[in-house]
Amino acid sequence: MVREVPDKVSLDGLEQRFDERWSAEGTFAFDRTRSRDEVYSIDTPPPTVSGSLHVGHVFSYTHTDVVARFWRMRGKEVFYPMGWDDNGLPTERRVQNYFGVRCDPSLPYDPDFTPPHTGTEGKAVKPADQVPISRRNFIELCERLTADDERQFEELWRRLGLSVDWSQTYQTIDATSRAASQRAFLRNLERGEAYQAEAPGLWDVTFQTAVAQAELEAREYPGFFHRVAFHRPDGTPLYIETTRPELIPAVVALVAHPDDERYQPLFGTTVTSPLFGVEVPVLAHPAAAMDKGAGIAMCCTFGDLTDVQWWRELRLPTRSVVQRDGRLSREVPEWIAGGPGESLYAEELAGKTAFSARTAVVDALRASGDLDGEPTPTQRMTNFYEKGDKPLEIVTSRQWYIRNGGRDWEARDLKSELLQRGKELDFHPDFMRVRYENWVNGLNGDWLISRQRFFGVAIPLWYPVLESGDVDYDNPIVPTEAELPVDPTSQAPAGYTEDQRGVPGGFVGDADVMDTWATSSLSPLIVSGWERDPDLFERVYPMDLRPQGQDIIRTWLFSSVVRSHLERDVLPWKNAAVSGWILDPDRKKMSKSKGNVVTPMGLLEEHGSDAVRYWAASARLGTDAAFEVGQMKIGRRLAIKVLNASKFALTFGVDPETGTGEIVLDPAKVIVDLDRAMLAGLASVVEQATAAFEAYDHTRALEVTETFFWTFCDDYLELVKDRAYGAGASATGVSAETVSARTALALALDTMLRLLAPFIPFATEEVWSWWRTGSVHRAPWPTAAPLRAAAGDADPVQLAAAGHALAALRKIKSEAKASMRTPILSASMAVPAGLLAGVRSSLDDVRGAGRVEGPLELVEAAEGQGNPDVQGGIVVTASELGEPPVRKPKA
RNA sequence: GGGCCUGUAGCUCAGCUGGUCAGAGCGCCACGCUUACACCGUGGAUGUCGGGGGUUCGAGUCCCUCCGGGCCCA
Repeated sequence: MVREVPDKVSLDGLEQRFDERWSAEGTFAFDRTRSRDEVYSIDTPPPTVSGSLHVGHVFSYTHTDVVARFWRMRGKEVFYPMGWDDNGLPTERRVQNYFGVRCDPSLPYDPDFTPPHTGTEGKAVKPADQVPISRRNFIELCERLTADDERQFEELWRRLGLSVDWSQTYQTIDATSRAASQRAFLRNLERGEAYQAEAPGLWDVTFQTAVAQAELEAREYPGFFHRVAFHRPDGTPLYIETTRPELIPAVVALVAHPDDERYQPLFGTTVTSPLFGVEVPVLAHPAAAMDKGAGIAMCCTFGDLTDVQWWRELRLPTRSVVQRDGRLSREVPEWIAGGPGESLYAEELAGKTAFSARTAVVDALRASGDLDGEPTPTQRMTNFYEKGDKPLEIVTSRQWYIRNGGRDWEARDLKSELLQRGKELDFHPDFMRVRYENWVNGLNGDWLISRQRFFGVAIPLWYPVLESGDVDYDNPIVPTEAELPVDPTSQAPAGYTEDQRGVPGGFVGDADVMDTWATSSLSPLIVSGWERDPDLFERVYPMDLRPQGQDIIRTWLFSSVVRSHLERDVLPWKNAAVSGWILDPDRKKMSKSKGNVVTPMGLLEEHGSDAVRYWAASARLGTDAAFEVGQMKIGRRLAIKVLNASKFALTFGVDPETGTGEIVLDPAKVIVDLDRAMLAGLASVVEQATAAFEAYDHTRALEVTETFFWTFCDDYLELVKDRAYGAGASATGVSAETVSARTALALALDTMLRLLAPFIPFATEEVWSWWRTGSVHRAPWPTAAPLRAAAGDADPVQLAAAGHALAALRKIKSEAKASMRTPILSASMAVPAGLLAGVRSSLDDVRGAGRVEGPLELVEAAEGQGNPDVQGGIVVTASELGEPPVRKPKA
């Protein structure tokens, strides 16, 4: 074993150098000849490309990489692909602005399309100026635009040192993903797990699309309580309170709690609505809140989800007035026509937004005397689409759903099955399972997957157009799996021609796309080569690990479990590792709007990748972490120390003539107690670090390793310095004690580099390259056995004892404000009984490191003498310092 | 309103099943250019473990309660 240690060590440039080498040598390439039990497969989160990566990404992706590197060294062949999530609204918006186009699925594909311009980033192109293009053209532009982002992302990940196999990448909008997504949907359909229904659902009026429960966000929204009189048959008023008086035309009942004595006499009677005079029943339902407002509520079709519940459970009629565009219907509804409110509706409400209609209704109520007092301001939690900024309306529409246990299904008890899957999944940390269970238990409907958007994976269906001209939604035309992916808006189904589109006897394509989660929920299947590469599939699926953020347990994690359970009747992975948030120093979640986001590449350039990784890796899974530059500096210090200490440890025994020398890794050569004690301590570190990693507790692995490493540098290295130098600087002709020290140093270094490799891959690889062959990242994870064999019966306490003794000698110099080089002419130390043997056995090393040139007397410390927390209780009772050596002029 | 997590030195955090658990690093103070490292080394100071109850021979560690932070769901 020959070494080539540079004269000057440095971290600079290691990232690029090793990224290139790892690529060239295929260090992280997946060996697909290995069988499933030899593989560790990871379902990496595909980052959204139409955005930028932030510190939080660096944080959580580092966690995954640390785990990946550990298992790779542990002997597993790691399947570690990377995906790009370029499917969804953010990309759609960017493509619109960048190319000045918009998607119009009714248009045919134009193979020669050239966008009007490119790169209007930053300033939005007015919708009127956007050129309409087909969905297929739109998707092509998306793929073109995101390719550039994907290159930048990959560059960052490479620089961070993610040990991804870069030949295994996918995009959530690429043909493979689209085909997989459509195939999975068709199979759901075939098994009765996907169905369409005409039902009231949450609707975003801005985006004009249905919204799923998982995409909801409740926000405080200002409004006013209006106290409004309904009228009993005898003319007496019955007051209700509402924040949405514009829905009075849509009222179908008044509802109070069954136990509410105030209203019990009225149950079963009817009242008439103000302004419109529509007769509605007064009904009882336990979902009514007795203590809120008047205690009796107006049930409209539909103001909120409670209205939907009442409507369904009390079997109320449907009187919708709010349309998909968020405006009241332009026609006077039949239940209002001919009544007292007809002209009010026709003149003041028809076609108005909910907001304008509200003003008009309130004015009218005030005029009619049905408004009691003035509206009082309130803040209430209102449902929003997470990407929208207007409150959601509830409208009735035909949508596609996938069963997810949120609604009863006669075929099977899906909710229980999915809860059971949650119990089978190993969550790290374990308490994250509760969030999964809470979500599953709280589901109130199946998974709405259709979206009235243009860009995304199309619902792969057509519908016959009957001779009457009506569309027969109940008998969709289904493509074969071989045809996938299809775009029903620009392709005709088999057996039809394009000119039959939309004509009686012909067909129409489903214009909707699927929710992005409908595709990303399949990521474990997509990356594993489901139905595309059966050979790969059987080697990697079900996968070992899903790393992800805690915010998307209800979406990505849950929906992935649903799909895998339905399609394969198995969990998609064995483990889920959930990372926490990055918080800024004010304990707030870091975000762009607060202006406290640091660019990841800037961080890596400033501190070095190992340093940033160290910071990230010091945070436990599931725990929020502070953005701490200080922690990165400590990481950098560790990386540099690894370089320097290694250089030092590898210098001993170098033949001054040739600059080379044999490095010995033969445990049998370790014969000195102190050396063996050090290896005994290291053996225990190996055991602890291994156990911690296996329990997905990488921070503990780092902590024990790092602690040992610093003690190794500060104490052991100092203690054995003189002995390791030996008589000369040659590998031959030295004492067995010198060989023992050199061998122990090499063994320890070899072990510690491996232990640290997952955390600081660049510095460790650099050192490895000085004296070993191959990559440290493909070296086997260390085991304790050989170290234990070398250590024999040595006790780590011997190293501690010698270290404490050295510290006690340093202390007298420090207190005398003398240089550490100052010789000690004589000294006397009181050593606690437990440490005495250890100090005695390493006395020569202690004397050398402490520069004790005269007698060093050891006596057993008396009871109570010394503080065990300070130098282990070792006290120097008497000492005489010499003159420090004359300073050598530095060359 | 319900659920989960969290509150330990100025800062960031360890403290696993209750008994050397009152710790580490940073920062701070003092000293030191020592043939690996000044992006360094050596030594030192620092806390009624959020508050209050309780269980126990004994509690950061278990229970109750209150207060403060974060997140999810109503």
